[in-house]
Amino acid sequence: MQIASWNVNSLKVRLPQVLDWLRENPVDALALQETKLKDENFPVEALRDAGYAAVFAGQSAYNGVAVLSRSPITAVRTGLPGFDDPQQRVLACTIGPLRLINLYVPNGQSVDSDKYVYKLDWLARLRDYLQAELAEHPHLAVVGDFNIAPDDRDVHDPAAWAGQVLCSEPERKALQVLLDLGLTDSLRLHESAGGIYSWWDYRMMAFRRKRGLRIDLVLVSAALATLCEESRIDATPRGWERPSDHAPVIARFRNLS
DNA sequence: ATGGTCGTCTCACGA
Repeated sequence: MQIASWNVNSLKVRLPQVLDWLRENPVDALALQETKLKDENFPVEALRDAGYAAVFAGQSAYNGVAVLSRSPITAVRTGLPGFDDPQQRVLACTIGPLRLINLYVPNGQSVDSDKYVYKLDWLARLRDYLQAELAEHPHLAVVGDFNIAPDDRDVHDPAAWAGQVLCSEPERKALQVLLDLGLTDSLRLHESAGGIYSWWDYRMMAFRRKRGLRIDLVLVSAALATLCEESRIDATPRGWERPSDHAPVIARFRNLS
């Protein structure tokens, strides 16, 4: 089984690229973030024609998450329990033996912003949710745009980014609290090198200059980690015409149909 | 040089 996650920064704009990418990379499931679509505008038919069922939780202009799957999707839940938030950032579902949680973690804007306070509060609530989901689902993958670079290997210029949003200690500690529940950053199961990025700012030709961050992650439970054969980032679509600022991340599991 | 570029409900804001 192969799964992927991609912050598309508007599915309306990026739908042709998603369809092109799926033709080349026919993953079993694809989690999308920043769809920026109301549910009534979600391109259900185009994706069905491409062989994918879809579940989605969207809103106008901002946020929005979706999961596409070649096999049926069940047990769908949106949002964080006990947190009545209009921002659509969380979508959990079951696909065969896999429990998948798709996240668009708040960006936080800057460490002195009230959005940063919201981000850390949101991550604390997420911890409790993931703890409950892990207790119920041994084969759990938590994927998405975490808006946190786990460590300095994941940052093109750690000195410039030190203490900044996406790299600050409180954010990294909040991510570590999630990992301490029994989750593993799947890319690090197979790769210890730095310089592997999933996001490049649109400005200053950051992609061409290889100035990126790795903030899009596939976290896996212990049982899933033993089955994980591969975890990588496909930077190709970032080089396409009119790209998303994020690249898709992919993980493959054996003995998981 | 405190900018730069995207996408959106576009002359403002979020990323």
